[in-house]
Amino acid sequence: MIVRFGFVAMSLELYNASPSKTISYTNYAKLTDDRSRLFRLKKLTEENLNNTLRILINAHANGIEVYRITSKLVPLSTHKDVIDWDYTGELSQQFQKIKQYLEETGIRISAHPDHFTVLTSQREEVIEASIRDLIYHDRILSAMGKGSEGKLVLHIGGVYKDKEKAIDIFKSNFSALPQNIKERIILENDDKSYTASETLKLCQELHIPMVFDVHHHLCNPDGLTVEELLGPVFNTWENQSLPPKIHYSTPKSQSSIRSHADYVDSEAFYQFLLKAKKLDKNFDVMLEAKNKDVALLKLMDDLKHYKDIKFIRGAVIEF
DNA sequence: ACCTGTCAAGTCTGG
DNA sequence: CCAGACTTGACAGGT
Repeated sequence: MIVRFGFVAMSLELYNASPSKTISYTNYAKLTDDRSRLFRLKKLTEENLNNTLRILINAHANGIEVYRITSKLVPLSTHKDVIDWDYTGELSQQFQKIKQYLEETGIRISAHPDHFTVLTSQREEVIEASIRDLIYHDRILSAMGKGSEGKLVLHIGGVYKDKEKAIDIFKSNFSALPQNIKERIILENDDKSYTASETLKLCQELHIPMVFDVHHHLCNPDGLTVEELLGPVFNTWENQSLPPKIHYSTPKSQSSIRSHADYVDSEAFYQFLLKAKKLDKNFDVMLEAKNKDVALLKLMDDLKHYKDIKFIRGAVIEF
């Protein structure tokens, strides 16, 4: 099986390469006129896109083929009281460059709207804001040349003391989404509320792929083993053009088990690989270590001690 | 140049 | 019913 590795949002190898430069709403509102506001938003977005390309180029140089773009590419993009500007049109050159580079290198990208996007909420304004956020992410992925293979990872959301009801609300909100957005959404088990088997059940019902987060499963177990879950999780990807995706990280410590450690424990990861090997299916691993690409490269280095792992490229292995 | 409190957004818990 | 935690990189204001 082939396993590819990726990292999230920013590179710690590169100097001054944040793709998430921003401005606070307070300071945005302090600017004197719309022209300077727009100028500022455009400037920041342009820098973020340039840095995204730098990160992609560096990832490619390291043999990394999987990457999660930041949700903060366009500052204040879905804020209600901020100018609605055509960022994909005005910065089409920058988007075009990224699109071309992704085509050239075959790097897989995805996005993970943060926890303010909640499809279980009963509050109308929360759903509206969530939809705005999904549309924003869809616009970005489309401008980067991605069709339905450019995925948006979501958690199921809140529980509000009644999981069944919350899941029903999720279903009805999900079914009302535009088709192109539905096709992008994939669901991930979280570390507190919705376990892997609960998430899997919903994914099976809605025919959407599931991302299995190994760390979250450790924090929020459901009695099922990784081996038991992995087969059915991978099956949710059956009709997809890209292989299943796994999230992996190591707990920071015994006492703060839910936080991400700086690096990934390679022995624990190897044990996970052994379990996945039984299915013998290709998949991608998104590492969520604090040290980002540096942690990814360190893991690759550590894995070289295991003689049964064959390295194809920097962060692509055969096992 | 460096340090620290604050930030658009939601939910949950505890007081 | 409200404040604070959660979590996290980056801004912004102060030193």
